[in-house]
Amino acid sequence: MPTSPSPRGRRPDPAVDEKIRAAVLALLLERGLEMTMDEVAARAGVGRASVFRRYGTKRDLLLDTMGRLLDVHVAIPDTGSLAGDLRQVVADTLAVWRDDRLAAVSRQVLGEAGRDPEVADMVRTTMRERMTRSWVVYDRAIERGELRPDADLWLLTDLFAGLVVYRGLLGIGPPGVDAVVDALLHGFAPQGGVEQH
Amino acid sequence: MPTSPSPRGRRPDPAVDEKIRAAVLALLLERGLEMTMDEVAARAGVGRASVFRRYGTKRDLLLDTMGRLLDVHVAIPDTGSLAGDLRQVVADTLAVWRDDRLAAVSRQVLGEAGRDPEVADMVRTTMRERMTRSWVVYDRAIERGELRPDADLWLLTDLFAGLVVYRGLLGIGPPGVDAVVDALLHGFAPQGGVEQH
DNA sequence: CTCATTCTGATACTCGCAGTATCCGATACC
DNA sequence: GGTATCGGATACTGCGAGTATCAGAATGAG
Repeated sequence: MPTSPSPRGRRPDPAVDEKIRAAVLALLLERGLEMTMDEVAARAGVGRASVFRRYGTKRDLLLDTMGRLLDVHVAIPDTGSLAGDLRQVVADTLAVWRDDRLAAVSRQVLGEAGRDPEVADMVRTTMRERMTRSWVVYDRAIERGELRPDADLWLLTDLFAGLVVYRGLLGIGPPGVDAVVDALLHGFAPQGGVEQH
Repeated sequence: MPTSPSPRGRRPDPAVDEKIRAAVLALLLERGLEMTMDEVAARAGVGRASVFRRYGTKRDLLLDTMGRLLDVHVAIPDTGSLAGDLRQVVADTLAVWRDDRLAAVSRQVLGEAGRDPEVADMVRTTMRERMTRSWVVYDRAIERGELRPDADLWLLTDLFAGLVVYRGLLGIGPPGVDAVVDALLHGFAPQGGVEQH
């Protein structure tokens, strides 16, 4: 592709970019989504106009910041058994909600997702990317015969992601890791029980 | 307790109460939570002050309205088998998200729950009440031997409530009822498979 | 070097809306 | 009849997002 026509006047200062990002992130962790644009500018030690030149809207600013906050890479476990790996994955998912500040921010981000479809898209995409990254775990489990080959992996992942999100959002204490893993693997019917209909 | 001292002047007009409630509900379904107090008053054909006399705050008004909206009683199934009953319960939970307007409102209510702890409390309480009402189903299932007697029922209910909420909130298509029920009852491990560790 | 252009911080302005205050007429208790 | 509250209407206050403007600095074009 052709080099973009070289910009004429003064170039945007990358240091300002960074100062703004840092300020928003700090404010987000301290006080949640409720910040004014003036606070952001002040905290960044930057002119109000410089913020609006980069983000046309407060929504844009927060969308970008929330995106960066959610995009945390997670280690892929390999404990040798599906139960072990799942425990790890579930525990990782739960970890966010143990830290009070992170939990508060997560709640608010999910809250925004409820009112702003673009935020919902962002969250969904980020979550799904993170999830698919750990699907090696399920491939291995199927090879070992610990997981049904035809299992609906989206259903599996969404079941525990949903549980965690639901409880976190409504302020219900997090579930025990082992109980969740056991429920996901074996369900609530009695062991070996075959359902009559 | 003593009768409250009889109020002195003119009494609040119940008709006005009702007109306001109806107006908010209508606006809520039409356009979601984003309504102005002037719109509410205008739609109700009522003075602005009369709205503020009843609800000191927009938040109060919406909290009350959302509460009434969520407080829908649900039939308790009795199909003769746990799988059948569960299908019914899951389908009922899913039903809300099939109607576009209701889905939109639900998303926004959950969104508010993320940012306002009082809304979260209200939603949690309402949901839990509705859930416990259908626990007869599980009692019967345990008697029939279709459910582990020591099953964590909150985990069971929150798993599918969470799934539905999570997918609804992020705009992911709803899961199939049968797949959910099957996963809850038997899990994702191969049938009869015993986990090695 | 000079000029045009776009950045930067600062300040002032518009606009929408929640919440408050005030008026005047109506209604109800004492 | 006196007084307190409700009802509708309207004006005012306060806050914060977004816009406009300005003077000074930086940078590429010619």
